[in-house]
Amino acid sequence: MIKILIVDDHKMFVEGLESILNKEDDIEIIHRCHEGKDVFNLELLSSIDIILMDINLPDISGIEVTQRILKMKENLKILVLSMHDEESYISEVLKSGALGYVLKNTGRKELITAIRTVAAGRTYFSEAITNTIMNGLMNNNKKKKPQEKQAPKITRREKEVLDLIMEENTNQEIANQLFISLKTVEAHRSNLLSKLNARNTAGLVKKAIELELV
Amino acid sequence: MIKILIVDDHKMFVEGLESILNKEDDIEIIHRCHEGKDVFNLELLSSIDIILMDINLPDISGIEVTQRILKMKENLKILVLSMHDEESYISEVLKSGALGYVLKNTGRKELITAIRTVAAGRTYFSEAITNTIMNGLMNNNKKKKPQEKQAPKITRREKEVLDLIMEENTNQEIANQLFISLKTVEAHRSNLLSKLNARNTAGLVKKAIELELV
DNA sequence: CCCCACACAAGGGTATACCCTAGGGAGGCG
DNA sequence: CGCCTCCCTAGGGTATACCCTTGTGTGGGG
Repeated sequence: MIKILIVDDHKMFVEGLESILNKEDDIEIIHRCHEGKDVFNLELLSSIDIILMDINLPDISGIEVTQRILKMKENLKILVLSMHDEESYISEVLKSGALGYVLKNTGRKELITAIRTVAAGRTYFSEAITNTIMNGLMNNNKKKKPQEKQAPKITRREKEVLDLIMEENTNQEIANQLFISLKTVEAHRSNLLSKLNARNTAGLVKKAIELELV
Repeated sequence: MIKILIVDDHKMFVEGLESILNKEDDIEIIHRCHEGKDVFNLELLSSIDIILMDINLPDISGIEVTQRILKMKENLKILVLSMHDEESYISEVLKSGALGYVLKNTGRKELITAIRTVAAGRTYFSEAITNTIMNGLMNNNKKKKPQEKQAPKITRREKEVLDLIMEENTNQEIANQLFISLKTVEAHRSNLLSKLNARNTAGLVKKAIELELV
């Protein structure tokens, strides 16, 4: 028997869920919560297998509730129900430790499949959700390339000096390693500052990391 | 009519594909290549809708071929066929610009669905593939949290100084903004250096970014 | 062929960062 | 209360980074 807690502030939605799930022999709804904070007050937690969790709760976000609950009871399974098919939402849910994410407009049959899958300890995501994530990944990776063009042109010698600066060497140490004068190193460093629009070493290192010049 | 180029070095596999796809009225195989470099020699590219691309080619990797081809002809659709259900592979394919990724052990029906989907300009990924990616994301995000514990304890004042250092302020400017002596700022800065095991500003900024203290 | 642009090299001078040392005040503990 | 610890504060002195300027060699274009 799969024992369920429903967390959602829309009573009508909760009642609809109940009537759907009550028809299944292997599923039992133990309790309902309408606010995030109610979840933590329950000793019921120990008698529950799965939480069906809404994200938009009146007090705390369902994502935060998920994170905090999993710290208390690690083996609890959480299936997120959400209206939002947006990458940022889904990404946060994945981080939170929930085992599944299904949209509220999915059908009865898929919901029950999702519940049984998550109850077995495996993950379940609606097809729309996986598409969103995959597309997000593809776009992210496409956007990263043009970034590199922003980087100003740096000469061979300046690159060598920059690398040694990043390794926390002083100008004198760099001079010794490159067999040039301290003053020359300072000149290269100065050129790097102006090319990267930095005022000092702090800005230099920050920009170098941002522009992936290291 | 969907016009196809197959790129794969296993002849038997290619012939199998042909016999499967020839049964479909709307699919036509125009050409086959057994090495990555052959693809670039073809003027045929202009008469093709989709490439079915193997990853493990004898000369160049299918991922690199994909990237280079898309620079030549952006609207070409590429569907990757692979034996590997590993996150690193899939992630690289997503970056390369391919529209789909299916495992070679998927059935005839699904393959044809994938081809038609990609031909229409949409993306298609096998269920096993999406599961791998989703699980990978969840694990990555779980692993990131313990990282933060490595960060040494920094006091309130030190954090303020650090932030202002990251904004390229000098010690004197920081002193003015915090209404304390130049010498005090230098002391905080010095403590930051030893707490983060840095020798100078360069190391300080680098460690601060690594440890996400900003 | 000469000139211009630019990478590389280096000096003088000043501003800034870094090291060592040290006192006052707040919070935890026997 | 007295003790310890830790944070914030600050000074003197030295090392280092930064600014401005100059000179030399090399490669591309009129």
